[in-house]
Amino acid sequence: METRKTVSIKDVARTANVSLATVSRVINNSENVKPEMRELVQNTIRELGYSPNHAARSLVKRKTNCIGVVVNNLHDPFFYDLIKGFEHGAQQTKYNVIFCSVLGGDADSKENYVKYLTNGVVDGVVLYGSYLNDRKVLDYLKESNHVDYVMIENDVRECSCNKLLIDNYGGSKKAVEHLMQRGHKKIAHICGNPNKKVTQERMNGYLDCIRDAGLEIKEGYIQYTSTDYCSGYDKMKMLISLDNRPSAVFCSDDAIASFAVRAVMDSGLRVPEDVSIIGFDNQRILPDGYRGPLITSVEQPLYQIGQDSIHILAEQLEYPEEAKLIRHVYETKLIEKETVGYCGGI
Amino acid sequence: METRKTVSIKDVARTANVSLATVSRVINNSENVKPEMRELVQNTIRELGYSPNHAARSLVKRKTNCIGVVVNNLHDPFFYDLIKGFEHGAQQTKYNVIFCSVLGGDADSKENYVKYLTNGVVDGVVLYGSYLNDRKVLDYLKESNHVDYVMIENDVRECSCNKLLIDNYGGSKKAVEHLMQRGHKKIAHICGNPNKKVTQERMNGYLDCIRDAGLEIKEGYIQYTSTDYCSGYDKMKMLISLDNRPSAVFCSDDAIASFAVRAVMDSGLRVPEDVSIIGFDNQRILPDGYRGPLITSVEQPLYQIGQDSIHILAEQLEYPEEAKLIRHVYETKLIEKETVGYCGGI
DNA sequence: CTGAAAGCGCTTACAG
DNA sequence: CTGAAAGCGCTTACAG
Repeated sequence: METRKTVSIKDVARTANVSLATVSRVINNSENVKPEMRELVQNTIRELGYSPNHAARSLVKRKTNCIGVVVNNLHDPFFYDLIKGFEHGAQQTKYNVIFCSVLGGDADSKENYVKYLTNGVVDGVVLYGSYLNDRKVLDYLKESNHVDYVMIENDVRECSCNKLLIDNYGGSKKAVEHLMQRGHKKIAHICGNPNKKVTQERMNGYLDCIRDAGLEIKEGYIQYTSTDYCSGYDKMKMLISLDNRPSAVFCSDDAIASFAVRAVMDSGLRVPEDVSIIGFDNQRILPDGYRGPLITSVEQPLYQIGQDSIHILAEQLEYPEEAKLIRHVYETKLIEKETVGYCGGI
Repeated sequence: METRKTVSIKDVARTANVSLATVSRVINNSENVKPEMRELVQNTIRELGYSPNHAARSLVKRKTNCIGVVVNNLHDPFFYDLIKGFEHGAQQTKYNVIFCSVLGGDADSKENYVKYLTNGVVDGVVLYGSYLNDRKVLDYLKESNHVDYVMIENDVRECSCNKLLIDNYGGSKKAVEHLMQRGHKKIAHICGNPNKKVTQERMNGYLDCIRDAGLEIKEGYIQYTSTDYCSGYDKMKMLISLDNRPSAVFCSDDAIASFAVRAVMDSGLRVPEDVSIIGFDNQRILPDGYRGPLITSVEQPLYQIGQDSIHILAEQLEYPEEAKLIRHVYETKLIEKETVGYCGGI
């Protein structure tokens, strides 16, 4: 490759025969510059193809005008609405938004990205996810008071920061109540990654709802998936093979639910006639192998949350004096589709 | 919010009663530091909760150890495999990878992000996309020789940079030939966004293939979708309503194809018995409303391309002397699924 | 092995 | 309106 040589503000100043300060002023649209000066400088900037160095500028201004977003597994179609929210939020502010993705639930990698971002590359970060082993990251963030951040889905008490939360507990109650209203009494649960707080919350909603109704959770009615969504398939097969087969299954998320539906269909049973299934997320994008009915689900306003998170950060960065920590719990909404039917059985 | 105060290398040096240079040396794992010094410094770093400022460091080292990825509409499920490739590629190098998303085909926004990235925030950038109006961005990139980059899907001749290309022309020939092998003679085409090079290439493959076979492209057989995938639905309806209805349709991508299949089914016709449909991308994630058969498609190795792009950049940044510009055209592969049948008609 | 000093590319009081 | 100078937080020859 050719030799690297960047043109700096010095080159512009020398060529235009003005001081560094003057060049800086025209770059920053400062008022106090004589028109002819301004034009002269602008011309040489153009000639030389100069662009200001972002790192240098943010070093002295202590401001990067950027916001960083850190998530696990950016490729996951789950993020469709959330990313859209971030994108539109970004478009509506002057902040550049950059995304970092951490594979799996790798806490070290997450910490690495957060440290990187928070030390001179962004002014604020939004952190999505509720992996329980992200604790180290949060401890770090707690200490570093020079950066604003908002946490989505994570409600660590000791952390005083902006929190956007989702009423997973209530949402999962809505799901189970919906099943009960349709006459279901034998309701099982396939839950997600046990290392996430959401999983616990949704589980708790299920448990409490069942107990409050005086129903029984039969042997084998609670199935844990491993980290892979696909294992929802096997877990559903387990449930089907039970002597006391459930008439309805609440799945911790729609990815799991979609595999559960497949398992039912592959077993020669029908959804919802033989088994009702309800999910969580109202994820409207699924693997193309899915041929089942549309999944009844609990929706969380991810687009809104993504957009809000950027707006909140932008606002607080702009007006730090007026900034108040925000803690908001978003409500969920049951979306009836095609996978829940009335219980014909006992 | 509290007052912001970052702890800098100076604070560490003062507290530990050593020079800046020494602190710098232990941060950078330089060998020439006495063990007791090193420990002393490491302790005070821990006590003070110090992390080096990335902007300052990269300013002096002229190296950021980061790679930036710029795409349009990161939320699009199309990117599933590509993002996975980027993520795994990143994991395999020491480079941090950050993603920037440009909404729609907004060239200004893309230029903004590219300028931002290339001026002190990353060492290299990978640019995905073939929007024709990205020209300005490419012109800019051409001038700035202080950054390595790889372009995916864009083959601007004047641009001497790494190029990872896909044989869209050949792939689309494969698609149309497959249809002809199944006896189809009345083959229509629904093409994508006309502002992308891929659209042109796939169109050309279609045209040449049809002509080489001595077939005729009937009135109305070529339909342009607007920027929205959904318009594939309406365009397919158009094709169905034609007096001389085509027996097969080649769609520029699977997103369009999925809407085309829906249109056929909603018209009371069957896929592939009445109309065969073939797509491009082998996108395995679709909107949940899709109930049709699995879409026969032309696959491009997006995961591989994503991973390769990061590797190539990392390699060139590491060993600039040995760096040679890479230009690679990836082959496509026909994936037979369920939407192409034998032509029963004339 | 350690430190003083120069410098990376900018911005911003301060003086004129 | 313009410029000289200090400084943002680091690293790295250079001297010792």
